[in-house]
Amino acid sequence: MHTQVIDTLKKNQLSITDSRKTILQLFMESDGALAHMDIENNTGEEFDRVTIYRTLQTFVDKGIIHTIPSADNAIRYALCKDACSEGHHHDNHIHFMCDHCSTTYCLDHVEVPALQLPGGFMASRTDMVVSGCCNRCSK
Amino acid sequence: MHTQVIDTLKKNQLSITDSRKTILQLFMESDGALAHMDIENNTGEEFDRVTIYRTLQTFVDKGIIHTIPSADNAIRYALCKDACSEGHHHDNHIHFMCDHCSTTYCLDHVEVPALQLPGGFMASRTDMVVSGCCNRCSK
DNA sequence: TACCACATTGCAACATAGTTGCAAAAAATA
DNA sequence: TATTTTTTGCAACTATGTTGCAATGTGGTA
Ligand SMILES: [Zn+2]
Ligand SMILES: [Zn+2]
Ligand SMILES: [Zn+2]
Ligand SMILES: [Zn+2]
Repeated sequence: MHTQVIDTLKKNQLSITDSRKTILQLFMESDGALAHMDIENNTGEEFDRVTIYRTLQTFVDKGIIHTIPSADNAIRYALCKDACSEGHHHDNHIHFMCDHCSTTYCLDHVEVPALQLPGGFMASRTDMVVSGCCNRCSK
Repeated sequence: MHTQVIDTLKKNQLSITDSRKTILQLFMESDGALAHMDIENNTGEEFDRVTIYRTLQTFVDKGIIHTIPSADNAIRYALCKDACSEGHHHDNHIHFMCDHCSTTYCLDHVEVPALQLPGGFMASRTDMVVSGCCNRCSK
């Protein structure tokens, strides 16, 4: 259980620290995306806010987690399941945010459709976020 | 020039105030989307921060402007060109944020593609935000 | 035009989200 | 274990957004 966490950290040439182990473990145990506040709530007083921000940024930089934009002013993060690496994310799936339970899902099997942009516009990244009612809340 | 601003406010049963006139005029003169800070910079000391927030919220509620989510923690707003009304937005176009000049465009002619969601997921809104290099910066 | 009812604004205070510099502590390395 | 390097915690700061309330402005009526 811990081995996968440590393997991932080592593979990305990150030193093994308590905060990185704990936060990465949290992501691996969670099925939805996590906001900074979710992590702060789940780890209690264990780590400083700043440490959590820096750990998340490190993970994003290394291609371990990716960000999910939102209109509610709280960036969410989720594990990269695709072959992301330092500086190169390839998370080409859509995200779903539930209006009721606020859970944010990576819909790994729903790809972001290709677009034909007007002349002169060059895409480097495409975010597609769907909101509505999730499969647990619609039951 | 002013008439269109006042017409829009009247059509939406909003009282005509300085802040509403000035801010709506700003949107009509601007080709890109505006963040709260852009408006504050453009109006100087004329209005309180809170008034700007409340004016933007009112315009969103009335279907005059729509929001554009982002990962940089600053919601942007743009005029609704489609037939939006109170409580019912139909802004079905994609948005483009330039990594260089930070301009955010409504690409009105590029529709958000329809999606097949997994069972149980029901969409109420879809946001598609593309980032990269815009037509002015790529020249 | 003057009055009144109601809506809007400004202010103060608060809440949440995120950043920076630096010294102390912990990991990696030798 | 000793040394080097990285990471952490703290304090202070910036940006973003909200709420309650008294003062002001707007729209309608006489
Ligand atoms: Zn749900
Ligand atoms: Zn994802
Ligand atoms: Zn738009
Ligand atoms: Zn540009």
